[in-house]
Amino acid sequence: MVPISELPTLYSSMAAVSVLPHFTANPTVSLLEKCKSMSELHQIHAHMIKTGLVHHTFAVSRLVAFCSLSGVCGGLDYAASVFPRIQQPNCFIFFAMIKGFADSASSLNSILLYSQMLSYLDEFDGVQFSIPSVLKACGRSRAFGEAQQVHGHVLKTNFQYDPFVSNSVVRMYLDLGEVGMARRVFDTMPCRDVVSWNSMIKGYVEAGEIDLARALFDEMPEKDLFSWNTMIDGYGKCGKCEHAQELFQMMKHKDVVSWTAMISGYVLNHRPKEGLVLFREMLSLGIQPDAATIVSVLSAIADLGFVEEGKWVHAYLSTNKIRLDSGFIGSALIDMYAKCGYIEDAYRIFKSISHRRSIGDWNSMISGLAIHGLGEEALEIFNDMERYDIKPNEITFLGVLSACSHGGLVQEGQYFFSLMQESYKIVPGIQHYGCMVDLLGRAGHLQEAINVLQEMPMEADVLAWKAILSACVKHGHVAIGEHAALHAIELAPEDSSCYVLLSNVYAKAGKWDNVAKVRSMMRQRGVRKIPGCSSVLSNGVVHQFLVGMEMDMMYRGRVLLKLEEVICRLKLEGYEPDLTQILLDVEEEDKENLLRVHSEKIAVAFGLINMKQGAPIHIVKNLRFCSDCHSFIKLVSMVYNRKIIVRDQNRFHYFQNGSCSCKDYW
DNA sequence: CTAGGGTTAG
Repeated sequence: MVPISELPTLYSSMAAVSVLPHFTANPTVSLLEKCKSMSELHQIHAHMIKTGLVHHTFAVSRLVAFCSLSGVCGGLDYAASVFPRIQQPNCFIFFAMIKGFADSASSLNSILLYSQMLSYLDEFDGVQFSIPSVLKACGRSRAFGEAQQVHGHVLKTNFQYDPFVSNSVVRMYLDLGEVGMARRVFDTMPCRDVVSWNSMIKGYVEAGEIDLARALFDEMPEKDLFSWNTMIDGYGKCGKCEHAQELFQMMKHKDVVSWTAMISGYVLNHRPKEGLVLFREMLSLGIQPDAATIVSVLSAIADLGFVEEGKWVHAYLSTNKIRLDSGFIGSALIDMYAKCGYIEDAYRIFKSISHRRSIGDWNSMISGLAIHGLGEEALEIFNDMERYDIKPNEITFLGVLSACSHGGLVQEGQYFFSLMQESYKIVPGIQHYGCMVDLLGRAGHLQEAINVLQEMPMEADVLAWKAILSACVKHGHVAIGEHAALHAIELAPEDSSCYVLLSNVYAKAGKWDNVAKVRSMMRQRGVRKIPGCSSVLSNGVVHQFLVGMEMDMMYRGRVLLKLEEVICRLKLEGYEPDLTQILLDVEEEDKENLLRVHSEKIAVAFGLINMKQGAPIHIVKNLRFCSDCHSFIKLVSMVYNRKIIVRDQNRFHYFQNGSCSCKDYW
């Protein structure tokens, strides 16, 4: 291979062949298309230098494009070293470099190169291909000033009539967090199309403005006549009628992407039910969901634990020939079954895609086992990964650490935490430290947990402090608990669970005065406890039980009657209600009676009435279990001889014969 | 050759 340093000499001696005809270039260029690694590329490059093909603009543009855009390791650096030696770079070569940099860690280079290109090229034709990348670079590197300059340039050159360019301007302002600016561009852009609408919807979703997103979604037109007219006008003025034609084709109503953006918007904003409602509406209108839609839908189902819906979607996949190894379908399906409590089905899916598993499939499986408390099994899957030489990523380790945490595998957790850094060179993020704090705290190694928290290279977040706080509840440390609560409340004054945990710490230590203080503090600040809510699936229908909910009197009467019966029977078996838990409730006094009855107890009573003997009762709860309900359900599982499976905020609990799969370790 | 939607995370 010819060293790069010799290139300039070769250039001058080969100058005569710089006008090679196109057909000569083809064999080598087609070799470039098939090129898979840098070493193959070096050979092709050497060949091009030997034959003088490097002076062929088209050929060298393919070379640069391959290096900068294929994502091959070291490719961009190589492209950057070749680029300055190209005597007459055209707009395609500039484009390849600009896009390559925009997607890299050094996206500012993209902006620099763009300005160089403008002064280098004689005309603007072809420049527009690079603008989307520059705009992306501005957004990514949070370069607001540069962003406005490029935007200004777009307006001056009339590239705003190019839909790719204008849509990228919208996207850029959204990336910069400037939703208002994005909306202004959106409202005034002459070539607004379905992509513009979809970007804007996603922008609102990311800003947490889900209702504004929905408003826009509902407004989406058949065809945007205003845009159409302005666009004809614009393109007419520059005589580009064929562009106008092309655009007309693109101007359709809501497409599958719009629906997916909206559905995923609900899921991301923790409103999975509305996501599912929209999905059903989409189906009823005869619009075909694709893999991306299904992934979001599965995520909504997983959140809700609606396994029946999940099974339906699973069946839909096979009838519509959507492959389990396409995109994130496999991991979403595994995750859905796991989060619905069907870990065996999750494993079956995982097994069935053994030939082409993506990293996400492995990660979903490991995290799935983790929330079922199957720590050993999760670690076995991780071993398989290593055996098959599959490189775990940072999310894999979150799953592994969480598996250790839920399984009480302290030493293993510490081992994997260092393995991750030493063998896999993964720099632990705040969530990894959070896992370690949780792992150590839960196991009662409170001082070590605090050490991790204090020595981590970033500021501790609410979750880390809450992990300490829950450890203090579990192991009864008032002083540390107060300290942790102080930090947690400072970081998230609106988060009721911080106050509730603190109140828990006091209650456990019998400090009722302080419990009352926490309660009044919450009242003063207007922080309301999230009401407990449990759902049970029976005969394909989801029944929700909310503390203080309005239930049909008859219905409620029947369920509450059953609950009374259960409590009586359990008391004969030695059940004593844990009164410390009741004092946690900080709702208004007049609801006190309802509050005595936690939603999971009602759900159990309902299940005992409605589910056939022998059928397990599946319950999904929105909050963490309280210890009274936990011991209550353990007893029910024995006295009534029932399998009861409860998913709380963190994990699954399998109750059978008086004990729980979490071994009281949660 | 350029723009829009997607999973796994204490």
